[in-house]
Amino acid sequence: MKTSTLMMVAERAGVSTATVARVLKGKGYVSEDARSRVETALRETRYRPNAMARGLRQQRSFTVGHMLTAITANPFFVNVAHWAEEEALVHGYKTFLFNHNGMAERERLGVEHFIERRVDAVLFTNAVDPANVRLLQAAAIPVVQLERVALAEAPAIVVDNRVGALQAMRHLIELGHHRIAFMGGDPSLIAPYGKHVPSVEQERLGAYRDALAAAGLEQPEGAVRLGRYYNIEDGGSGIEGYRHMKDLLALASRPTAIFATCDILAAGALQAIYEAGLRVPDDISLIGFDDTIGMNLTPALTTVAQPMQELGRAGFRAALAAIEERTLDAAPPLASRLVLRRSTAPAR
Amino acid sequence: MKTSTLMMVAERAGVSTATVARVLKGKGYVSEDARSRVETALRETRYRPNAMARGLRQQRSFTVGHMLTAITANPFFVNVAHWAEEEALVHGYKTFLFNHNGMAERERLGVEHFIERRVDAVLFTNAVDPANVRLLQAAAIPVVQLERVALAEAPAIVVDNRVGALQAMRHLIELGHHRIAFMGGDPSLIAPYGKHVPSVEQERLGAYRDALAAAGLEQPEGAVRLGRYYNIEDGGSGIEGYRHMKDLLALASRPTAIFATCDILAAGALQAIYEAGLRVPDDISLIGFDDTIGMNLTPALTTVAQPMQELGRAGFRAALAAIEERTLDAAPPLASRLVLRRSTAPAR
DNA sequence: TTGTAAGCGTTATCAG
DNA sequence: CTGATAACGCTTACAA
Repeated sequence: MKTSTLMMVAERAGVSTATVARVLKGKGYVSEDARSRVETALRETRYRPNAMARGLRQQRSFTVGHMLTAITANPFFVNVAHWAEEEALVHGYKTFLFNHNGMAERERLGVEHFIERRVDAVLFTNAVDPANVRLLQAAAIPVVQLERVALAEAPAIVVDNRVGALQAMRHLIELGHHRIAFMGGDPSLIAPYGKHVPSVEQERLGAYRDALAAAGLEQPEGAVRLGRYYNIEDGGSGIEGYRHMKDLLALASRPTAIFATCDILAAGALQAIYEAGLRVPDDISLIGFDDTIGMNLTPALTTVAQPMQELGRAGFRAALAAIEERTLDAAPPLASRLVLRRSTAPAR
Repeated sequence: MKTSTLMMVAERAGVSTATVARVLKGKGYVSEDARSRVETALRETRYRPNAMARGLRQQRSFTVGHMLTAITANPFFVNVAHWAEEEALVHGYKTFLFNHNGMAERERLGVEHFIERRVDAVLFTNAVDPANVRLLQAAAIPVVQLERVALAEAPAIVVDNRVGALQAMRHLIELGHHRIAFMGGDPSLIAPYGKHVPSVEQERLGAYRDALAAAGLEQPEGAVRLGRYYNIEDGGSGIEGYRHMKDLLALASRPTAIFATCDILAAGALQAIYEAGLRVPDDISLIGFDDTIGMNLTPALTTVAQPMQELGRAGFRAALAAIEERTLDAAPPLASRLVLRRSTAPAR
């Protein structure tokens, strides 16, 4: 049985479509008699409004597109997407996900899909190419960037990576660690666009250096390892962290603590340490970033949590504001924060 | 600048909408002259077809809904969804995700969303309530169940859990393990619907028992731990596996190998083992299931991989066949297979 | 080779 | 209080 139309409901109830529409929206005058007839007709036909017809008529789809970077490689994106969707649902919207896997052409394809579907706004949890963001703006579709900004001119909800990173470093320092290594994203590699804003990578690395300096500690030679967080193609394997850690372990004077600015990096580091027959946190302390797979690692990882829920929710709300043409005052960055688990201990 | 319409393009090119439509679809006769004028008009106006209008007219949305169980708790779902989407894209479709988190009412809500959006078909990567599947059937929307079947009357693409599980067990037995424990889903708990079909849990547990029997081995007392795989609410924490493992470690004669039928369970087990000061695989061998987070655990987990890519792809293809009213011969179950990594070693 | 026009299922305006 | 009716943007007979 195909889904029925407003017209069919109207006929069955012996009224016009306008009357059915009135009871559906609960506004406008309808006699008790008509109302009840319509209501039973609605039930009997199992009427479900046709979102395409409605969208066409109202010139909005009640859908927002959400462009993601690496849904299979890093759970971070799934989480942000999940919470954005949750918030969207509350407001009667649905989200449409699209994964670009770090490829600009792919992102372009997604953007065109979004335009064709006439989404009411688009969330980018990481745009790769600012040109794609502009494409949307040219089509008069509001855009909100989450976590990272690719196009400085477009609104964004970002995270204060510095607070959490500083907490992490202070924690390590308080535990008495003097030789602390860093592994993370290479600022020059990861943020080719939007150099104007301090990038996520700059914030994290900066916090590491500043905390060290504030404590009068040296940055151990060869202890800052920069690169990518993971390869999207291999499904987020941690191999990068594994390699960094191998090198770190081979250092003349081995670090006693590591600050890895991604849980996936930390996962690889953990494997290298284990292979070397060392124990975390007994021999080496380790802190991650994001709070994604950290809780499932061995030992459970102390990590800097990103506010994924707030990112998603605030992201959608910002999009909604834009859709409704309300101006939203630029929100301050959301805080990151240290989550203590079992991968850190006093230096020996 | 709002997106332009076919009408606007037609006017600009000095032709009718029908002609524009003809060049757009590349079929029907159009003079070279008209064609080139249309093409430039198309470019100049940055025309993008309106999917809602098209859908309304054609009575199909080129969208399929994909109902997921626990996108944030278990990467399995993300992967299946990803590949289904990938296949969909190839055929000009998009997928619409919806996460029910194990709650029937939530799933119901999602189904109604799908109906309103007039998706052309729905994939269930795990339906909770067969009634919701029926709702779609009543609306004449084709349905395909992936991995698990909640409604025996609806088509499904399933996995042969037995092959992989047997491989895993044989591997352990060949390594000389005699006391092998099992932790996994409770058949009575997890498949309240569709008892007619052998459930995933029955297959896995059955393979464990059969392999033991075939090798003339005993099922060690207290060594079969049944329950849930994880709690969706805590984001897939592995705590269940942790608890199982604690108990297993307290057994009078401790198992030398564990077959955990979910990587998340295995993650928790790994933590308990580590805490006890034991090493994997030196002291205890461990095999997981799914091949999701296994590669990121320490040590990298030997696990039975589910064919997530094929599940997603074949799932979409089955849906497409149903949409196009082609009858598809019931496909045989997809195979699971053992992936060797570093968590198994000879018994000592 | 091209144009006209009738829908698809809603919403919204405007008379009655 | 209620009912016609005109869009929304596209596809597709059918005419010309």
